[in-house]
Amino acid sequence: MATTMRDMAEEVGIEAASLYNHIQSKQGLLHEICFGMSHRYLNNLERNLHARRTSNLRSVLESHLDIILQYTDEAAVAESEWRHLAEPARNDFRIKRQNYEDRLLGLIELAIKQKRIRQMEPKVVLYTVLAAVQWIQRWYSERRNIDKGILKQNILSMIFEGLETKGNG
Amino acid sequence: MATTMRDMAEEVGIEAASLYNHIQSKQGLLHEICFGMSHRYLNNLERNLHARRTSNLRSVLESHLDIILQYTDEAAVAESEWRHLAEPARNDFRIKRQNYEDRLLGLIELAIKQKRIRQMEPKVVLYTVLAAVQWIQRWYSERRNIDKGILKQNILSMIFEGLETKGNG
DNA sequence: CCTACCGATCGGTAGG
DNA sequence: CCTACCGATCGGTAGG
Repeated sequence: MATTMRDMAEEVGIEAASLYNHIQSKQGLLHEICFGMSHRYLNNLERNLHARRTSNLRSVLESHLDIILQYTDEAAVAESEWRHLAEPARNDFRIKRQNYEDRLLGLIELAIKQKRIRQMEPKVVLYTVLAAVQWIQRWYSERRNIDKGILKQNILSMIFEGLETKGNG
Repeated sequence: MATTMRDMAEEVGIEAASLYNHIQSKQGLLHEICFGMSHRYLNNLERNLHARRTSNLRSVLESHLDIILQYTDEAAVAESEWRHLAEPARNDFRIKRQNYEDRLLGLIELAIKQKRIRQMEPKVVLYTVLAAVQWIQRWYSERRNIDKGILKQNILSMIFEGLETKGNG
């Protein structure tokens, strides 16, 4: 895993061995972070599906962005390190993640059928949309100088309305 | 680094020590992959800037996608592992990457000024656009069943025209 | 919270 | 291409 116990110890100014007074194990900490994040994403989806009858991809993605902006570091760790979870946790996590993606895919397919979004390969839409919201957790920690409101608004606008000006002629 | 010499040896069916008959060192291999990729991206940009006078963000991104689709595995390694380059290579790489991003940012800022793309925070546009083309190198190796042409077309269309249907009323 | 230390695993070398 | 092995570093424990 990218960050060693000695890295973490140095960051808080103690010896590596002393970290074990605060956490059970490195695996335990990773487990907490990963499942904490997948719980937040799935809860958000659940809440959205119950709040409105025509479930709205845009509002799910907006809440997804809120979660990432609130838990940026944890989101980054979960995304880059979940593969190092020990079995069976790793498989549990994969299933939860797959479930989230499958349900987003369902929303996309429905929106295409209802012609609310254009005719495209649903999986390409899914991964592009996820990438568009998830770059924050990889890069934003180094560039926190962009206002969160503008960030959210611009990303959602790019996803749904695209880059190009419309009434150009 | 994520992949050990013993992993790589197993993949090709020899002992770890025997790999050193084919490569100089693990660092040397990483160096080759990372700088090979940044060379391709920068060359592509150079070619595009000279080919047309109004430099076209769309054509640069299309060629960027072509490179990723042709060198998917190398692109994935460079993106996820360049931080493990030893200095001064790591800093050299960072400078090349920064240069590429800065020049893309320049294209975006120009297009906004010329009202060819909508008024948005240029850096948010840059990172969203890069994320939209780069998810392939993280995920496509597991999902190669999507046609490359459709993939390219859909991603570029999402970036520039967005998801939503336009003439809906 | 520390020092001292463990077995496992890493990238890499020697010698054939 | 192999066996045998190296020093360094990892996550973690013992004992205080």
